[in-house]
Amino acid sequence: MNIYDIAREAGVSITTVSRVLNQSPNIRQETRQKVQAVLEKYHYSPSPIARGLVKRSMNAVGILSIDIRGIHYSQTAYAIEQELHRLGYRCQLYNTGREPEQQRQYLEMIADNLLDGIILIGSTFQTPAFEQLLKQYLPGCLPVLFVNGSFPLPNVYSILSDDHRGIFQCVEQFIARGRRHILFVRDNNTDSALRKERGYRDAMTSHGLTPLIIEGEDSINGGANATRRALELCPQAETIFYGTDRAAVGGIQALQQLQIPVPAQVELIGFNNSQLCEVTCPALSSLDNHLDQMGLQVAQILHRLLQGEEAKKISICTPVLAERESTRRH
Amino acid sequence: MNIYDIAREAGVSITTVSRVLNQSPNIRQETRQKVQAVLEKYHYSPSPIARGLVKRSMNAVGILSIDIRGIHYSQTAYAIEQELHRLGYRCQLYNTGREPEQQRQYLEMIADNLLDGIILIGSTFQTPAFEQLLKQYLPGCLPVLFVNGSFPLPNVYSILSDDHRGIFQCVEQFIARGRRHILFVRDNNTDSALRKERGYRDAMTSHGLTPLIIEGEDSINGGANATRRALELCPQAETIFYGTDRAAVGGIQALQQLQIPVPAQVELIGFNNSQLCEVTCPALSSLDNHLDQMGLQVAQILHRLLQGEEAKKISICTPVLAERESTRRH
DNA sequence: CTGTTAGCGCTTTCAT
DNA sequence: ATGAAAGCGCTAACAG
Repeated sequence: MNIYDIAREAGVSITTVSRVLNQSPNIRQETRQKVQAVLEKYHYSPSPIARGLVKRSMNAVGILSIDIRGIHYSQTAYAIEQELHRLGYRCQLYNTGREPEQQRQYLEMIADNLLDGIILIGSTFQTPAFEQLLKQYLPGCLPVLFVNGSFPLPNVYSILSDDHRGIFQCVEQFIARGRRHILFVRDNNTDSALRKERGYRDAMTSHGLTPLIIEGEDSINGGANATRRALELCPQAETIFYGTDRAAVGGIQALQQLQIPVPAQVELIGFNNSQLCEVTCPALSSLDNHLDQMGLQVAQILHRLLQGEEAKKISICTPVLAERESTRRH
Repeated sequence: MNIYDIAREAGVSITTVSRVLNQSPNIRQETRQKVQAVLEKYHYSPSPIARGLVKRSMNAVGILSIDIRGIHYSQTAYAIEQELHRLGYRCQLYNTGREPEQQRQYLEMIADNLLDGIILIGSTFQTPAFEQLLKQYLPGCLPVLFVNGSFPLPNVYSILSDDHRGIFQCVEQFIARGRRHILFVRDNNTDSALRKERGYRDAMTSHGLTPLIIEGEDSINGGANATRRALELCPQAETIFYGTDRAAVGGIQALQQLQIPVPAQVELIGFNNSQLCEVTCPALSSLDNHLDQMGLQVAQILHRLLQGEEAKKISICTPVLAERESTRRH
């Protein structure tokens, strides 16, 4: 069943059918209804492929993350899909992994002009290698929206969470509460991790306190190990910040094993305000970087760009403490 | 840059270019290399849309879940995407939500023939309403693969986890370990939840034990509340099974608050063997229903169907206990 | 307000 | 082994 069949059955030309399909205004009520009737009779819906061929667009956008199983990635992807669907786009999902070669393969596949735009989720993409791939594979000015990262390329737009400021302000909050022995467990070497670390460091030094940063990994075990080391280095620790919720979960487990009461003796603060925060016992306080809103925004910005409108190259939102039991002393 | 440009530059016809693009055998080495050179010179890759128009397929498959943020959904979706990508397909992601009207909207969008196949993740789709939608919207014989559910429709194929058997065998394991007071906290009213409950009930009665089933919800709070009720009803409880990891997490929290040692006094067992199991303290034992393998399989079966091969209408795998601290007594 | 016609970029007979 | 030409289903000038 194609547009010709409909046209024949309705006794009009295919152009007319196309017109009612696309809500063209220049059409007589009578004709429109006649066509509508046939359309509905056959539950006809036009081929997006044929339309795509002539419009040079499939209204499709690619969502890339290294691994959608990452809890905050899936949360962001969800928000993006919901909004993009509302706006009439289809979302393609790509889990690129961390390997440059695999990432290259994905970009090569994506470079075939099927997509109208691309959304990168996660600062893990912010590597020179990936920037190179982007330059190499992405046809001209296909818009790329980067959640939590940025590249100095003309077609790349960023939504950043101001991790530095978020941590800075939050550390200040705890200093105001009278804490002095505040530590920071940093995870990987992503750009985002560095910004967090600096936020912590700056807040501490600007209040005349000595920062203490412990190397860790973004994993439960990594967080647990780092926490144990932290307490050896600084047994008087009162408050520990972590670069991710996952690492903070490890922290809670480590403290529990050491029989150190949380939050009575040590308070913990994660980052991302993900589902994990409700899972731990006590529930984990965390810096909320508004993944839902970032997802929403990124979808809307992309939509605007695709409509030919302008958009800011960088949008920023500041994380805010979502407080739960792990920092609530009674 | 299109196939005509390449043809002109290489001094051949577009047919020839098409032939080297599609690895046709009937072509002279010399000609092929000449074309290859031009192809590479321009990093040309053919338009999948134009190809889709003539081939009547975009090599795209839709992945539907009610909400990708669900941890076991994202795990399954990940496995599916990885395998389908390897096989050369693109994956479209759809979060349909639970509302029938919203689900209808999604299916209406999907009904436009863009997809070669559809994968449903989660037994939550197994409702009469959704079956109706499938019948109504899905053009003829578009293959539908249903992970963890089934419909008696000619184009629907199922990958099921035999929840009944998994729970049955596991309950028997614990009976063999000497437990007598084994409870079951059931979550929603999905088909899957019912199968689990029956597995538990059958195992208990077949060993002359009295089943005790507590109503709960698939949420942390739901699991916690159900657990408190469970212990009121049966203070001697030794082992509690849950329909989902999420509910079991609530169980761990409730017991911790009640100061009941896990696993020393009460053992807990979740379902899905999801990431949540590592997050709790103690780590949660859980029935592993092999989401990765199910994802892999479902992708492969779909691929086979799309190649025109036959496939079993139902594939089944049995969950197996993944044991962690919450059931390891010392 | 409606129809004719020329593409969109590719695959695929059918000739040669 | 290669090419000419006819579509795939739709949109968009351009006429009328």
